Amino acid sequence: MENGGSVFFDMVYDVVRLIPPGRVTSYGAIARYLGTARSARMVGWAMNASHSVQPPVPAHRVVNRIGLLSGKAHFHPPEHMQIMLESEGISVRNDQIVNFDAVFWDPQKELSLD
DNA sequence: CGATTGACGTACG
DNA sequence: TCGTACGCCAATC
Repeated sequence: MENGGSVFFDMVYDVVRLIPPGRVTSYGAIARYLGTARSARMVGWAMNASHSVQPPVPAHRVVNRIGLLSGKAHFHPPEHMQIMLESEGISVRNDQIVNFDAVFWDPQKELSLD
């Protein structure tokens, strides 16, 4: 099985792997960075297939625009996502990232500016 | 082959 | 400020 089934998926995985520990980003931010701002759903779909991709993708660092762990239900077990985030120093409360604005990592900003 | 769903986001009222 | 509608594109029913 080729992991490069689609170039778009591969680009998403590449950006997600660039997310530093203790930081998170949103599906829309990645989609916009790739030039497909209106295809945020495809980013989420790519994450759904990321479990079979190598090297592994830190999908737990990707949340929706409000910092909610919308994809936690897709992990095994679901609470694993929150555990990983807390392990990196990110506080999570009620499935929502605390101080999300401070830990948010925007690829368009971080990778474009020095 | 047509309709529905989905780890989202923006627009509109 | 909050709730609803729509667009995106691929996979599934």
